[in-house]
Amino acid sequence: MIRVLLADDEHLIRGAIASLLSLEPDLTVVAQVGRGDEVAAAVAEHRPDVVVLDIEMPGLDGLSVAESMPGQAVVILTSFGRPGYLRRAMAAGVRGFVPKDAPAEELAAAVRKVHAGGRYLDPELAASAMMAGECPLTDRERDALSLAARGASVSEIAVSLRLTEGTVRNYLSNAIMKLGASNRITAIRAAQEMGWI
Amino acid sequence: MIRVLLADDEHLIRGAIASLLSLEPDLTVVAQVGRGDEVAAAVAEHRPDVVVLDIEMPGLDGLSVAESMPGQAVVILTSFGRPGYLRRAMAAGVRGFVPKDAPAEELAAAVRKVHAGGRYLDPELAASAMMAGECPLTDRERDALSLAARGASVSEIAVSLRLTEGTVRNYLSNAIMKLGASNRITAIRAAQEMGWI
DNA sequence: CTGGGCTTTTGACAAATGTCACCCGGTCGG
DNA sequence: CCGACCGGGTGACATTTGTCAAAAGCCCAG
Repeated sequence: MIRVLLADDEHLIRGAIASLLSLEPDLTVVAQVGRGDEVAAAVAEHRPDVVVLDIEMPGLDGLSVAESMPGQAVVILTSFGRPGYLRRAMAAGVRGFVPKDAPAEELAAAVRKVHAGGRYLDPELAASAMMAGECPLTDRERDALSLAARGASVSEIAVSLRLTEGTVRNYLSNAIMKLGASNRITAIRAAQEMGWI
Repeated sequence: MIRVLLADDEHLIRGAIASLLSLEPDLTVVAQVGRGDEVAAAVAEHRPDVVVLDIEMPGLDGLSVAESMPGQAVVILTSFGRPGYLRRAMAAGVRGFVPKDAPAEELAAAVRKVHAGGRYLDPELAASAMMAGECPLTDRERDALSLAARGASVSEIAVSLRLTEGTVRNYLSNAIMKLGASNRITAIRAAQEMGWI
């Protein structure tokens, strides 16, 4: 019997996925949590074989949680298959990655594969991640753009990053150019689409 | 036995919710679809007692689907409880509205209530919708802002709406002011948060 | 019909954003 | 060592965006 811990912020979805996994005779859901920052304690208490993590969660996002527990068998389950997410998950040693629009059997299959020490990647997603490639932005450009995405103005970004306004404008301009965007808003959308910020 | 039709674009979630509803002895899921524009045909074919609709779907969004079938018992199920969504759903004659982060039993309860001719509103959400009130933007302001949200520049918006650039700037400025934002980006975020664009 | 209150429209002006050419300091190959 | 290259940082300048005061049209109550 494979013992599973389930973390997802949407209560109803969490219950629904638990019900789905419970249909499998060899899987049992031993605990459920709704916040990223509660996962560590729950893992310590219940010692699950596999942890299924949503990425979008309050407290701490699923990728950060995965990074904080190397060695733990983890399957990432996420709404949208952003190529950058997959890349980050791989870097954190995650061996299973399933988008929420995958067929229902894929999740159970992924849990079994990961429990057995193997890898499971959604084929669709793996392909698009290959296409997408690396994030073309430098660290500072990404810093500036992600603050802009939260609605900050140039002067606020400058204060946050301890830079002059001119520098910030320059980073944003570079980001806009590299992303093939025409202004800040389209640049933000493009970067979010790819999971880069 | 209450016959339910389920529409949600995320395959895995759809299966999970179906599994959850099937646990209830008096409910049965007679069909599932993954696109808004396939709902009408499926309803005609299967004649379900209640239709459970996600809002975010390709093809046609859940609210538009609900508007197109007055009289049909509908429960709206959505990821995020935007007050504007609830308002639009009520206007379309929807009698059940459940956010995805509600407790798992709420969905089955909502389906039963709606099937019996009653209403079911998530209490949390009803409260925040009361707080939020009507969208303060005029039609043209909303037009301009939603184009801006898709990344259009002032001049592009002006062409789309057949206006001069000055007028468009004025609309965006009014929207920014009414929403208590400090620039276009925060205004877009605020309006999306409330489900107004 | 008359006037008040609303949206829509406008252009002039001020402020923020985007672009450019450039400097500085590592570091990598020859 | 030297130069090419890359990322970080900067200010001056052009363009876009945001604000303001005002005018025209529309609808409704009086």
